[in-house]
Amino acid sequence: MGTECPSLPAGWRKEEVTRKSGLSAGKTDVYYYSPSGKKFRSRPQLSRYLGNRVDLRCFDFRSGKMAPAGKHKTRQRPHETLARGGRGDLNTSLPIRQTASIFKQPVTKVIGHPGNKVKSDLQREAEPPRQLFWEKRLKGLRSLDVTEEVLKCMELPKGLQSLSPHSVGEGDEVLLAAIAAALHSSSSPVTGQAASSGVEKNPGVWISTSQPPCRAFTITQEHIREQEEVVFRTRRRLEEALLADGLACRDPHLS
DNA sequence: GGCTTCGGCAG
DNA sequence: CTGCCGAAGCC
Repeated sequence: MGTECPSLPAGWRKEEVTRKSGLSAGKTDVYYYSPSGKKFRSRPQLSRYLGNRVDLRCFDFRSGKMAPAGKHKTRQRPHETLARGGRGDLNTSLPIRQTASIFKQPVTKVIGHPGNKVKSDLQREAEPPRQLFWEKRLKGLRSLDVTEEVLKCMELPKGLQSLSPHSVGEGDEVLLAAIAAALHSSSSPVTGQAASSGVEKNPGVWISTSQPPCRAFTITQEHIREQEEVVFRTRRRLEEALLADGLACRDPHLS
């Protein structure tokens, strides 16, 4: 059934079926199958399922290929689609705008209001503006292993207090993702929201979008020691796994 | 019930 | 015309 589709993640297959009878005889229908076998028969359906994980903006459903980089408008930058700070071999880019994809949503552009100050030269701003609590969009993202099993989530140190409007528990999940995103996408220190900013009283008004939505925190020697321990244990587990597969020699970092 | 296949509508 | 999706028809 179907052939491997190179424009999609490994394991995705594409199938073309030609109609044999009826008024529409001769028409071909295109289907895709996920690695786990789920069938997809339209681009919106595929897009809903892949969500932010794959950028389908240039994907042509019928041919199964990424559309040739358009002449003028729909060009994507040749490089630096990844967020800053990411390593080249890891996809650490943040989720794409939902509205930029096939989701048609109107946008109102306000040119100017009398009395408002206009930010100078938006083109040269280091970072584009961010939506308040944009990190909520990271909710529910999970890492999967090759069998699509959900991997155990990391845990945040105790004492980090989320300031985003969430039920307890859910806020921690978003905060972890927000901090991970901040570490990957920004080269400036991650400090949380400044204590004096007023964010405690009214996060919706005072929160800074350039810092994850949590109270300011201090990192103690004990935190550092605990984290070193986590890294050490993880390295050891990786080493054991690689040795079991005969893929590595002993790591000199591990005594 | 699930899956395949075609009709038909909206853009 | 094409993409999408409801639903008839088949197993």
